[in-house]
Amino acid sequence: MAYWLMKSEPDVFSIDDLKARRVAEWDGVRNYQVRNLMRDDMAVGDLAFFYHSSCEVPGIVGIMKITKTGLVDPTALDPTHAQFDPKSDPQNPRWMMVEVRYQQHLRPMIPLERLKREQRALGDLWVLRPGNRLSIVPVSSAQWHKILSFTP
DNA sequence: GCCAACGTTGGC
DNA sequence: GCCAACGTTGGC
Repeated sequence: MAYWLMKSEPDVFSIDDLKARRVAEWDGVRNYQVRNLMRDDMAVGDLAFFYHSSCEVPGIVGIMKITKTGLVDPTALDPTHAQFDPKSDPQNPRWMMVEVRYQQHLRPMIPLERLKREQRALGDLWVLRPGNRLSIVPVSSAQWHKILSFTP
């Protein structure tokens, strides 16, 4: 089983939105590295941190589980959708998504600032790499458990 | 709103 | 295949 960290802007889709809906499709990914991670490396049953980005206090706010993989992202094929990609062939869709299910909030949340402070203990955490802009990044088992130990 | 760090695009 | 211009991400 693998672990992940998945970013979302809370103004767009927050952990509270996910809790209210229980499951959600992680659509809108338009980055090939991230698509390849979802397509090739994610598996049903994997766990992921829900990370709030571009907000007042960025950081990890909860946990979700991957419940479906290999789904075609319909927003890429819908000309009326903001995320429409005219270059995606409906016969051979290039953008994929996964389905996630809410597991729990982490209270208190674990701010990015805390992760930075714990960098020595965490080692090479992808989300702390300078210039990292991938919206989904892998987390090692050791890092996952270390981060969980930061919250009661 | 600024800016650094990328990824993507398109002319050549 | 190079590379400049442009767009996006995301912390601050």
